[in-house]
Amino acid sequence: MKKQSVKERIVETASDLFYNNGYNQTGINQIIAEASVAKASMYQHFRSKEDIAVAYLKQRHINWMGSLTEFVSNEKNNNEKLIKSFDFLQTWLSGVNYRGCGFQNIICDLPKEQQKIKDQVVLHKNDVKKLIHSLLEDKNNQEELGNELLVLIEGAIILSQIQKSDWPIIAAKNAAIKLLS
Amino acid sequence: MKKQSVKERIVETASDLFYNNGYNQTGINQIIAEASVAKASMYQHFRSKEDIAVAYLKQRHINWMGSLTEFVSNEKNNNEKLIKSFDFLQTWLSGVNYRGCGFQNIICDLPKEQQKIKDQVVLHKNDVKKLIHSLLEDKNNQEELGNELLVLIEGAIILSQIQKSDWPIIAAKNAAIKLLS
Amino acid sequence: MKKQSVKERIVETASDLFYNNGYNQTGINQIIAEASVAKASMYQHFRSKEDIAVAYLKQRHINWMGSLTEFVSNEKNNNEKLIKSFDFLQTWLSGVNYRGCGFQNIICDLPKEQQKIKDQVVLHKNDVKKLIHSLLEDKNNQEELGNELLVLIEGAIILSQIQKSDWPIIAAKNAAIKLLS
Amino acid sequence: MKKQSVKERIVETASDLFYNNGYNQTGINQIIAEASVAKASMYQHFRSKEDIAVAYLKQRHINWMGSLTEFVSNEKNNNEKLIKSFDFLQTWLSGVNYRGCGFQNIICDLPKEQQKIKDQVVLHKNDVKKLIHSLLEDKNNQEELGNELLVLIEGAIILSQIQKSDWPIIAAKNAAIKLLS
DNA sequence: AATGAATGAGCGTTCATTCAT
DNA sequence: GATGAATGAACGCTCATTCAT
Repeated sequence: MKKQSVKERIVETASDLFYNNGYNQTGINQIIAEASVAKASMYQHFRSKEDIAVAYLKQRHINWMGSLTEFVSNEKNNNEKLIKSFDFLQTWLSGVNYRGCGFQNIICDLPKEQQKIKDQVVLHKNDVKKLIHSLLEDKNNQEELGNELLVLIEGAIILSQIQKSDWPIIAAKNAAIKLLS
Repeated sequence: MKKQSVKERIVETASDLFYNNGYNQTGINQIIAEASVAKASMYQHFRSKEDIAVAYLKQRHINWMGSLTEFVSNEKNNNEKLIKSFDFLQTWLSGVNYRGCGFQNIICDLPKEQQKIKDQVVLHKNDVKKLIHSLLEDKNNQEELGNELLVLIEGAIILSQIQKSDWPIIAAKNAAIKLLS
Repeated sequence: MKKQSVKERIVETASDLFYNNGYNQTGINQIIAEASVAKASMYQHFRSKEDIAVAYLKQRHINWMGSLTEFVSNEKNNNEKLIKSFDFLQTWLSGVNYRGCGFQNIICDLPKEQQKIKDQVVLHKNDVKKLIHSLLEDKNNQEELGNELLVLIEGAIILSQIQKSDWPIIAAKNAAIKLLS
Repeated sequence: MKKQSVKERIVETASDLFYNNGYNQTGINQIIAEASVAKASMYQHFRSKEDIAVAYLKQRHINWMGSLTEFVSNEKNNNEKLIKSFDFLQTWLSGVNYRGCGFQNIICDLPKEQQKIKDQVVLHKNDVKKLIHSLLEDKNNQEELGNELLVLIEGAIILSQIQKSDWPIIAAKNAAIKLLS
């Protein structure tokens, strides 16, 4: 049980709240209370709430990419890794009560100025794009097919969030299988 | 140019703000200022901000379904109507600077209580589902195929919003064509 | 079942709310809603909320004096009527969960201007004073003794309200018996 | 003249307003304006208006009990202390234009929820009860007599408030003398 | 490095009353 | 005689941020 730094405690607490309750629904006071950190201490580590969100998204990006990569790592070839990716979505999202994607969720209702957050979201989605495309490197319609799979992934996430069900993820997987064959 | 009622002015103003700036970013004060309505007058017509959002979503549902239906009405058969639907997305979303779906956006960061809003979102998406499925009535894999198209639609909307580009819509259309053939 | 006039409905509804929930806790909107009366109709019958309170207090005065008089009417002599008055307090207050005196309650937290309400309260208490004093007409220390009984009555009411118990009423009765003998 | 803390300024200002103008008549805005404190500063020290009232009542309890105790401290025996207590009421209440008891006044018209305030009122009255009963410790009818005196005290306070006169206090004193002899 | 106190601006909501028909 | 619509003012409270120590 390693002792966490103040900064780590803030990011961890904020991450939990931002993801599960929403960025706008989470106040600075709630974060510092749950993290047991003084307000001014928090502002010593982060210039603004937006900066905490950036740290949250950066960490989330690393974790999420790692989880996905690990989840599909046992598959023999790229095709199966791609299909297994939809199983990852199902396992992940059903485990968080279909709370959806932290990156999608945060840009849907954001103060006009906070560009740094938007940048993190695009960075994340671009890395997902790179990953999917890399798994299609031997196809001749790599670009087109990759984009289609990306749309399926994002659609599965948001629609399962709305419907609180995994049928959109199953549908996405089915479509992916057809498109990949 | 017919004179609008106060209620209409409120809904119209709020709709514009909720959609373009976000539900949490839009305050009651801004709505009444832009609609030129006294605060208490507003609360004569709506019991809460949430209720305004419900009115906004109900109107948006009608408008959106109508626009889509009209957009594809000239197509000869259902298959072409379905494919044309993705052109609708492209026309619509490029015209609003890829602001995405008002229904998706509002549930991503919502106060925990406001269930009435969530209900409207689900109602909307269920009607979209019915519409898409009805255009597949003669297929033997209607259910499965319909769900796949719905995922593509939602994915195209949210990903074009993140990327501020229409490539996800084009990809979704391509995928739809393949799945429908 | 006689049909009530609008005015009667308003006073009856307001009386219930003013007494049980408090004057400040009762809004105009609640009154008209529960009385099923339009707001402007209400203001046709009463110029202000204060005027409704005045009507409430006038009616309450009549009812309360009547109830007390009737309650003690079977007693043979004035002394016993006076002592029976404390039984009246006990029956009345235990039946309203020790909500206290509507006249006491309304002056404790009143907007500075509303003098008409204060006047009604004083009128009521003066009539109670007259009644008690009249029951002591044959005593030579009528004035002094009457005032003492009045203090006991008011104290029994307010203290039973605070303590939510009838021990103050019993104590007042005991004291009254001693003073009267 | 020691410089007061913000918290002290708030309680002092609120106490003055709550007592003299009434709890419902006193708004948060008035308190912070007269105390020259920012609204958010106030909410740093108190979670709600109710909590300010609790602080007000706690302080008032201490002050009032102290004043009474001191006022009667020169009397030789308990009997005289008890009788002198009614002189205290007269001195006190005539000095505040018969504004009555802050504890009585605040429960007469209180929002349904605010139980913490009611608790303070009962605490206060229970301590008064203990004090009066303690001054009767050598009587064999201590309990009964004490309760009677308490009713006289409360009645004197509320009736002098309604009548804006000290005759109820004098009457209460007379009755007390009789009962004690 | 760490902190509790303080802040201006804004939140969503309700008040008693008046107006136009 | 009756009404729904409209209103300015105030309500209690929370926001993200900064200051003084």
